[in-house]
This record gives sequence, C-alpha cells and structure tokens, in this order.
Amino acid sequence: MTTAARRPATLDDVARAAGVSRSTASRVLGGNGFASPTARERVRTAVDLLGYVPNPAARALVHGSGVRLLIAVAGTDPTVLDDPYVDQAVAAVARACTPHGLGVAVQWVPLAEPERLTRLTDDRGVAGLVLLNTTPALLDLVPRRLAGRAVSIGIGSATVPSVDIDNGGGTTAIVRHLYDTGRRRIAMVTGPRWLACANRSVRAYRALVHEAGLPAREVVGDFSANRGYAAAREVLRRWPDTDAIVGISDATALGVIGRLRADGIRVPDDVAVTGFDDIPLAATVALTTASHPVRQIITAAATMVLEQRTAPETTVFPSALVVRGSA
Amino acid sequence: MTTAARRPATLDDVARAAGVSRSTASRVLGGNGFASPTARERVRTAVDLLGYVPNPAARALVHGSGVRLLIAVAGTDPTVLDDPYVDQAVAAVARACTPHGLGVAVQWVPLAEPERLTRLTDDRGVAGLVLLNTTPALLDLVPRRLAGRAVSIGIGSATVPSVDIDNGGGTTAIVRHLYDTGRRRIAMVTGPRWLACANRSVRAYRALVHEAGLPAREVVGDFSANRGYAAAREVLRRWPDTDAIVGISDATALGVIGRLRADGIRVPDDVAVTGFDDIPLAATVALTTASHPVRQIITAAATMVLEQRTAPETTVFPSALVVRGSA
DNA sequence: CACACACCTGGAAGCGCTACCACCACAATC
DNA sequence: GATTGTGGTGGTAGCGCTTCCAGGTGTGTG
Repeated sequence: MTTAARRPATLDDVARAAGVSRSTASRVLGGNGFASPTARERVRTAVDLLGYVPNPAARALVHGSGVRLLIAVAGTDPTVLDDPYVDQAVAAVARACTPHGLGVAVQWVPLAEPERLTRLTDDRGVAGLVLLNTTPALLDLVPRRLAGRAVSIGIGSATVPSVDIDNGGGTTAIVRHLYDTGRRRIAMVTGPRWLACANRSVRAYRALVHEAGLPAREVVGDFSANRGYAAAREVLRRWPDTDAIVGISDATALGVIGRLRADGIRVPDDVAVTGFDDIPLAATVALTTASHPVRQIITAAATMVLEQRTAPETTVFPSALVVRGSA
Repeated sequence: MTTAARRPATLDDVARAAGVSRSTASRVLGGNGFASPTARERVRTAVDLLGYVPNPAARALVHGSGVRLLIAVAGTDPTVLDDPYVDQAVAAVARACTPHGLGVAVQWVPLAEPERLTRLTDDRGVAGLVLLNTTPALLDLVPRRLAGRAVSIGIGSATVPSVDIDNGGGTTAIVRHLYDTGRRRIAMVTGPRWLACANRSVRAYRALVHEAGLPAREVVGDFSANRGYAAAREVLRRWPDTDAIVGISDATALGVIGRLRADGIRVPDDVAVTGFDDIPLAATVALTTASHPVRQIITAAATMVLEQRTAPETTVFPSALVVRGSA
C-alpha cells in the first residue's frame, strides 16, 4: 500500500514523524509516565500512519521477560504429544497468547527424568509455563524465575496455581447414572496410573462400586481409542458378565464401542459404555459422557500466566453428565 | 542444582567462565568465524556447566529475524479457529518450531478483508508465515520481508511456495470406488465455495459423475459434523433415491452418518457414506475415507519456512483411499 | 630479515526498546 | 523573590547478542 520496499516502522520512525523524542513516544505507548495530550495525540496518529507495531524481541530483551509460553507435557515417551488433547491445549494457549504478542512452544518432559524441565526453563525466551499431565516432581522444578508465570493443568502446589477438572465428580455422576439405570457389573478402562487426574476418576469409581457392594473391575488404558479397543476385549474375557464399561476418555469409549460392535455385542442393550470429555464427536455417535469446557479451562490457564496471577489458587471446573444413547 | 536463586546464564557468564571474550564465545556458538580448538573446547564445557541457552530475544533483535511463526487462517469469521484441523495445524507447527527456539501464534484473517494480513505481518516479531485456507488475494499480500519465510497450505503463488493435498485425486478415488461398488446416485456435501482445496474435490466429483452420465447432487457444507448432520437431511429431501453421500471431510461424513442412523437409514446398505482426511476416529467408526498425512504435511510446511526455502515450489502429498465399512 | 598471509582474538558498535535521570518550564507556596 | 513542587520532556544507559574491525600471534615465502 504505502512504499514499495516496506520496512516495519520502529519507535524512532514514530518519534520522528510525531516530532517528539523516542522517550516520549515510548511513554505514550507504554501508558506510564507523563505525556501531554498534544504529544499523546501526535504519537497516536504517527503510529496509525506508519502501522507501527512494537518489536517484541526488543521489548522482551529490555524487560527480561521472554517471548513465548512453554507448554511442558509430561509423559513416558514423546508420543504423548500426538494426543489430540495436547493439540487442543497447544492451540488454545496459542490463541490466548497471540494478542499478547507471545508465541507458544511445546515440549515433552520424560516422566522418569523431570529435571529435564530445568533445561527447558533455563531458556530466557520462556516467558511462562503451562504444565500438562503434571506430576508433583515437576511442580518442584518450576524455577523461581517463573513464579507467578507458571500454571499447572491438573494438580498444583504451594507455588504453582492450577486449573483442574472435577474428574471425581464427573466420574461419580457417570457411575451413579449407570447404577441408577440398572447396571450392576460395571467395569472401567482406566488411564495411566501416574496421572493424578486419571486417578481421581478411578478412585471415584472404586468408591462408588464399593459403596454399592459391587466388585471393581479395572483394566489399565491410556486414553487412546486403540487401547480402548483392546481393553474392551480384555474386560469381557476376564468378566464376561460385564454390563457396563466406563471409559476414562471419549476416545477410550469409542474404542470400546468399536470393539463391542465388531464382536456383535449391542451397545447399550448388552453393555452400556460411557466416555469422559465430551469431544465434538461424542454427540455424533451418541456417547454418554461427562462434559467439561476444555478450551475454556486451557484458556483460563493461559490467562492466569499472561496476567501473572500470584495467588497459588486452584480453580476446579465442574464436569456435567451428558446422557446420550450409549448408556 | 547449582546456586539458590538461579539466573539463566548469559553469554558473558559463559565467556568469563571459559576465560575468553564474549566475541569469541559468540563465534564458537554461532559456528562462523575463527576459533581455536582450545577456545572452542573451553566455551563448550562452560556452556554445559552453566546450562547456557542463548536468549532468543537478543538474537532476534540483532538479526532482525523475529521470534515466532504466525499461522494466519482465512475464514468468513473467527470461528474458523475452532476447527480441530486448525488445532492440529497449530500444534504441529509448534512442535516443528520449538527446537528452533521459535514460538507460534495464530490469527484469523477475515476473508472479506485480506489486507488485515499486512497489519499482522508488520509485527517484527513475526519470523515466518504459514497460510491456512489460503486465497489468492492473501498470497499477494505476503510482504517482501517474509519472502522465503512464508508458505501456504493449499494454493501457492510465484513467490509463496505451498504444500498441498491431492484433493482431486483423493476424491476421484472415492467416487470411483462408489461407482465400482454399484452406486449410481451419488450426492456430495461440499465445503465452502471460496476454498480452493474444497473446490478441487468438488470438481473431481463433478467430472466423474458427468463422465459416468450421472447427475451431480450437491449441498454446500462447511467441513463440520453439525453441518453434515443437517446436510444429510437436505440431500435426502431433494433426492430421496440417493444411494451414496460423499462428505468433504470426515467430520461431515460422521454428521451425515449420525443423521442417517437417527432416521433409520442403514449405512452402507441403504446409503454409502465416505469421508475425507482419515482422522483417528475414522477407523473406530469404520468410515471409508481418503487418507493423507496431515501432520506430516503441516510439518513439511513448517520446515520449509524454518529452513528458509526460497524456491516457490509446490509439494503435493498424495491421498490414499481407505476402504472400511461405511462404503 | 622483511614481508605477506594465514589464523585467532578482544574491543566496540548497534539491533529496538524501556527506564531512569536530569532538566525545564510554569504555577503555587512561604 | 526564593523555594518547592508538578507536568512534561529529551538524553542516555543498558537488556544479550552478533558482527565488524583493528590488532595481535604464529607460520611460510621472497
């Protein structure tokens, strides 16, 4: 539009165009310090005219603030990053960061080697930290430098605030629904044992079946549809009279349903199946599940670090039972 | 580990620890310029010892190179960003960028106002550009500054290279498969008209049905399951004898199947349904679809800008027919 | 033995920005 | 009339890094 070989304007250009010093221009843009209405006005118009956007690198350099949010995902191996849930988290954080001029990065932190996190946070480019699949060991390794700029999705600590899903409540609602609709031999395909949020679901399941005097039937899964597919067969092999299967996630449940249907077992007539998460497809395939606003949760987490909350609070988002066709 | 209040090391710290000047240390790390083996060695060990990671902001500042990749997604409204496909793209780009010390940002560019892209690229923080849902107008607005640092997913131009899916080939394979299995009244739920890749699919469909002397039956969709759900009913209302529905995406197909099943129409016995993309769930629900390595495609795109390819080449990734239960 | 020419090195400038400081008006106070 | 503000301003020092440049050493050549 303007000149041929456009070079993004610098603050100097703005100052010159506005006929003020760089300092004044900076003060106007930063909003702090004094500036006369005239100066303010002239700088504003110069900014508009030149399409000036501050250079985040320069800003980060002088503030020592870093330039991107790091999403650290704990897991046994790098394939955790292949999880669509991580995709969603990364994208949601990116969307929250973009208006603040921050980028996002993702990295896997091996479960067996949490201190690897330190190497990642030694990077001054890291402005903040979002922990996914958090373990207690990881929380202790969040450096002081990032205090108030770190948040955990899942469990928190005295220094690291967290946002979390009410997995226990969600699972309780699901299992109770199964019980209320006459299911008495309820099995569960769980998540990885080391994952706090998965454990809360499992504990809720156990508490409820125990309370009802039913046996607990657990097969360890990993959130994936594939694992659900295999786990379904294992459940029915070990406990053939099972009449309900609780999936730790929607993907798990979808895998379970796939296997059951392939084996000629009717859902929900023979076996009821439930999921957890309420992914978009759950509605399409009529999956009974627990719904929680994942995007909202992640966005809340990102917002916490962007706005630099200091209070190590835990925000728990509710989980709502959604009854559809599968149970 | 080391000192209590750890402050990430700077190049000065490294130089001091290694007993050389900052310049020498920088030269060793940059790999360019001369440096004696001794100096090289000492700097290396100092780096390891201190856990030094270069400050990307300072680096970007001196190089004028920017600090994050921008993913610009064209669409009629900001909800395009809610698409899981965008999630996946953002996450994949983030994964590719992270090792390079770059972050990612996402922004919507209104279809009706492509020049809004200029405001985004005026930000010196932008090191590179990935265009999603690209339109020709957008390609022309890629600034010179980003030449060789921009890539389009979909259509490209003389200056902007692209990576693309062989939508035409994939759709041809699908429609041919439907024809070969006896379907003669094949309808299609299309994508938005302005989207080049969707149009290629539609054109392939038209060409094939035309060639076979069949009528084209099109309902405009938008890639979403919801729209597929609604579109399925519209198809059957307008052409009750339809015996196959080609979905522009897996989500569309899933929506179509959901509606058909809800209406008591058997899939594939009464109506065959096909998708496009081969999302993870497609296998679970036995959807016949065309598969293409989306993650690999996005990664290829990201790699192109990270490695600053200059040749405006177009890389087309093949699309493979995956026959499963739904058609 | 002077010279060129390699290799190697530290000093210093500067990327674009913010923040501190010194300064200057002008008004209000003693 | 000297003093203390108060609102406004520009100069300048850096943030951590790269890169250019001047100045070293040491080898090989005329």
